[in-house]
Amino acid sequence: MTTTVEFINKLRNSGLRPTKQRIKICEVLFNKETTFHFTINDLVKIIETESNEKISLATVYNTIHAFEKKGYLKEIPIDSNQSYFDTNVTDHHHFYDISEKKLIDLDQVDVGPINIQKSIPGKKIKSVEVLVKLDTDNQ
Amino acid sequence: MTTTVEFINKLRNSGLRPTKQRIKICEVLFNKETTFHFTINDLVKIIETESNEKISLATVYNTIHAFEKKGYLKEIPIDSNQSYFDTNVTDHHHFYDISEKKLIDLDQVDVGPINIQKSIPGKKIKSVEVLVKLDTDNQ
DNA sequence: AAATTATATTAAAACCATTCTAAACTGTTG
DNA sequence: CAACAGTTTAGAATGGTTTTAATATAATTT
Repeated sequence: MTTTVEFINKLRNSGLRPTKQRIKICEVLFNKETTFHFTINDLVKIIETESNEKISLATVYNTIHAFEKKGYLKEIPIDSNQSYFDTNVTDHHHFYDISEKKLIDLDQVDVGPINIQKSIPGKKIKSVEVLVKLDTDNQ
Repeated sequence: MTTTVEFINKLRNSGLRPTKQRIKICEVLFNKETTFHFTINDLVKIIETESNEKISLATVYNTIHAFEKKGYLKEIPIDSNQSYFDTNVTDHHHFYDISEKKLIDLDQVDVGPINIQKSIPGKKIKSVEVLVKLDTDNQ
């Protein structure tokens, strides 16, 4: 359980003004028992369900991008028409269930260490992400 | 160098009628020295440059999806607003240069074996893809 | 605590990759 | 070559995301 004051400090400490909308989004995203994956559409629905106030789409996008830039969220690379985000910002990987369009966390332990044996001059590695696509097992 | 006849056979063998448009796209995609990565937009430009004929966007999309389904192309999972495809359909991975929005192949050898130690009931692994994001190295 | 300034929110429009539509066309089969 | 099924096409529609520019709110200064 995180208090509103803590969210306000979190926002202020990262140079984001603690507005009503941002605090609400913090509560929806970071005041849960477990981390989770979501699309913007999912998030808007959760906000609508959990509160009476409406937050405009533009604000939701702005806030999510600000949070991502600050490292409070991670965008997950998927060849999908919409963006998926993760409130789990620790190093880990993902299963992607193709038929259900759902993500499942994959701990680093379940993948093992990955050591990239190639480098590109002038570039440094920012992240290493494994996506394991899952199909229904009909056999 | 692959001949038109070979493309016609390839198409016919996979149940796709060898139309003028599909053969043209085959030539653009599969008649190169090396494999490469592209977006639909890239592909349309290549077609325009390499030939006089125009292929409608809908046909390009249809054909690319048909080729992907047949395993002649792979879509690369990226958190981007557009789809990236690869004419290299062997098992391999990718660097993604964030600033240049370009993909670079990463051989399996450069990544090492990945053994997923977790399974989801009723689901089977369809693919394991590693995306290594690259940043400019300013230090 | 009012005035000022900087930043954030909003609804609506714009954007742009992708998909759909339905009419015209082409490859295939008998 | 006739008939059918599959394909192409331009243009419209869709849907996620971004932009716009007016309004509102938070922070800072007086």
